[in-house]
Amino acid sequence: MYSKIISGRRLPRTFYLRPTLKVAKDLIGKLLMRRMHTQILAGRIVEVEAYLGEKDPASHAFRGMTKRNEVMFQNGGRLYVYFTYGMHFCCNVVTEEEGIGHAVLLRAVEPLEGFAVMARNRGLPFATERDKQKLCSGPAKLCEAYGIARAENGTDLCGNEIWIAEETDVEIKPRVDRSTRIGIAQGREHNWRFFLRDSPYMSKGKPVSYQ
DNA sequence: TTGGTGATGTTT
DNA sequence: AACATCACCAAA
Repeated sequence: MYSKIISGRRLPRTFYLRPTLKVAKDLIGKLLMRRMHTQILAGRIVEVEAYLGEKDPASHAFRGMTKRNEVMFQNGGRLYVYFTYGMHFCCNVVTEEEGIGHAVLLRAVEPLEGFAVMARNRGLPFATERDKQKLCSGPAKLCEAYGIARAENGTDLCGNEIWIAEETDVEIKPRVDRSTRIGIAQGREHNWRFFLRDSPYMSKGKPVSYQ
């Protein structure tokens, strides 16, 4: 069981202004936080994927800046939200300096606080302990649970609405594994997916291989 | 448990 | 035409 009280320190801007693959790996185990009215939503990030802009044919920024992906080119520490498959939103953490179109897709979160609100956002009238594993186990599912949509595109993660924190009272370093990315047709040779080893809160997509 | 498919709008 | 997805159903 977890503590109901989440104590964490908000990550500073400098966390995001580093090489994207390092940021991606270091995001595993961090806390995705959102304030909704008086409620706090919190979840542990257990699965991410790095997208490396012009070096990466799978990245939205591969062909340069457009209206849709302009947030990816801002300086690190913002949220890039996009709409896909006609019905889903996915969110990314923008990394590196202004002008570099890199980002890290948040793929799965382990709910820690605000479980009832997340369940309601997912369209469940109520949710059991069992449902918890599937509540945020996918990029579109976690956006729905956190209420992240078009309006949240560009949100500064150094602000008070949505942010990422580091747990202060945990000393165990998360065991991070990596694999190829899920749901892409190009760039499949790179092991740019990072995840918390043995977490039951991950997405169900299948990677091509493990490293 | 696995695999196939439809839903649905935006981008190329 | 493809898409950084998901829920549902059928088959085994």
